[in-house]
Amino acid sequence: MVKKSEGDLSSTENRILDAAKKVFIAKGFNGTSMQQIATEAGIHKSLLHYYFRSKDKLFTAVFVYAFQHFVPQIQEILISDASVSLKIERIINEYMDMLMQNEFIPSFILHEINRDPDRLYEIMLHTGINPSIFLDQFTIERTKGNMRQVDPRHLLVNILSLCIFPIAARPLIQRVFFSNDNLAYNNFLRERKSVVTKFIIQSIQV
Amino acid sequence: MVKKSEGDLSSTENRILDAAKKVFIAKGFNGTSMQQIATEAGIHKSLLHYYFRSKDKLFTAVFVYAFQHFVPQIQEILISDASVSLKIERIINEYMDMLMQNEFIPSFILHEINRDPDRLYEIMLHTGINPSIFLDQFTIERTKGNMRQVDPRHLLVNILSLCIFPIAARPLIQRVFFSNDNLAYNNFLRERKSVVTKFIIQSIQV
DNA sequence: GTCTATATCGGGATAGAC
DNA sequence: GTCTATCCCGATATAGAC
Repeated sequence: MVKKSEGDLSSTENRILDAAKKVFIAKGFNGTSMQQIATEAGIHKSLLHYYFRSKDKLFTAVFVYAFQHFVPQIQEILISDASVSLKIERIINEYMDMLMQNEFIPSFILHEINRDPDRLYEIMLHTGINPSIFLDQFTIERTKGNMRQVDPRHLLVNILSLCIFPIAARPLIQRVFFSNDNLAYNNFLRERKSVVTKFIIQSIQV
Repeated sequence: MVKKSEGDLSSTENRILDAAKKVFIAKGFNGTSMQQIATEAGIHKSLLHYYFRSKDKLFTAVFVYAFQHFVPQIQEILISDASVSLKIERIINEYMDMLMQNEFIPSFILHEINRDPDRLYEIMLHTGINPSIFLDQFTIERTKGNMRQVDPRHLLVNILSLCIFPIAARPLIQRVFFSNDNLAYNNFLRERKSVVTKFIIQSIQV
C-alpha cells in the first residue's frame, strides 16, 4: 500500500535500507556514521554512496519510512459506519500496537522534527497523509449529537499524547516506576490500551 | 533550592554553561560541536576544556539542569492540604507554564534518555527527585474516598503525556493543524491548561 | 586565565582498479 | 557492482606561550 516499485530493488540496496533504518532510528542522524550503517549491512562504506549518493538522501528515505509509522493510518476506520466509541477503541488499539512494535520511532521522530522542521513539508507530500479527514469526521459525529462539544484538535492531541509519550519516555518511566523491568512495562503498555480508550471515550460522552 | 555553591563561579564559567545549555538543548549532544558553544559564549574553544575537561562532562552539567526542568517539582503542592482537584489544577498549570518557557527541553530529554538510558541513575542522584511521593499521595487520597479507584501510575503517565507531548511535537502539530502560526499554537497551549485539567479531574471523579 | 598551535582521529565523499 | 585508496575537512583534546 505504501511501497512504490520495490520489486526490482537489488538485494544490496534493500540490505542498506534495512541497516540504515535500524541505525538511524536508534541513534538519529547526527549520532549515526556511514561506517556504522555499512558494518550493520555487511558491505563496504562506498556502496552507500553508490546507491544513495549522500548521507542526507539515505536518511530521508529512512525518515519517510519512520514517519509513516508515526502518523496513524486511520482513514479506513474513520470512514467506516461504526459508532464513535468503537472507532476510537480501534484507533487506539491498532496505533498502540504499531508503536509497541516500532518502539524507537517516537523519540526518533520527535527529535528529528525539532532538529529540522522544514523537512516536514517535503516528507508529507511523499506520505500522502491528510489530517483534515480526522477533524472533518469528528465534526460530522458532533452534529449527529453522538458527542459532547469538544474541540477536535484537543481531542486528537490528547489521543496522540496518551499513545506516543509512554513509548517515547519509556527508558525513564520504566526505570523510575517499574524497576527497569521490561516485562512489567510491556504489561503496563498493554493495560493502557483499555485505560486510554475508556479515558478518551468518557471525555466525549454526552 | 537546586543550586550548589554558585556564588563563587567565575563569570567565564557561567557564560560557558549558559551557552552550552542553549546549544546542547537545541541540537543535542551529537548535533553540537565545542566550537559552536565557544562561539555562542564568545570565548575560545580551549577554555571549554580548561573549565570542564571534556565535552561529556560539560554535557552532563547541562543534562542535569534540563532534567530538573523536565521532571515536575510538585512536592509542595502534593503535601499541602488543598483538595485533590485543586492540587491537580495547580500541578498542571505550573508544569505547563514551565514547559512553555523551556520549550526545547522535552524533545531534548526524550532524545537523550533514549540515546544513553544508563546515565539516568547517576543524574537522578544529583537531582534528588523522589517519585514515590506522588504515588503515595494519591494512594492516601484514594483511601479517603475522594477519588475513583485509578492506578496512580496510569494517572501520572496520563498527566505527563498530556503536558509534555504537545510541546515535544510542536513543530509537527503546529504546521499540520495551525498553518505554522506561532501565536495560534501558543493560544492552543494556553487553552490546554484548562482542557487537560478538566480532562484529568473528570477521570478520577467518583 | 586566555590564547595559538598542533596532535590525532574519524567523518563524508570521490576516483579508479577489478 | 564491489572493493581499495585517498582526499579533505572538522571534530575533540592537549601543550605551551603569554
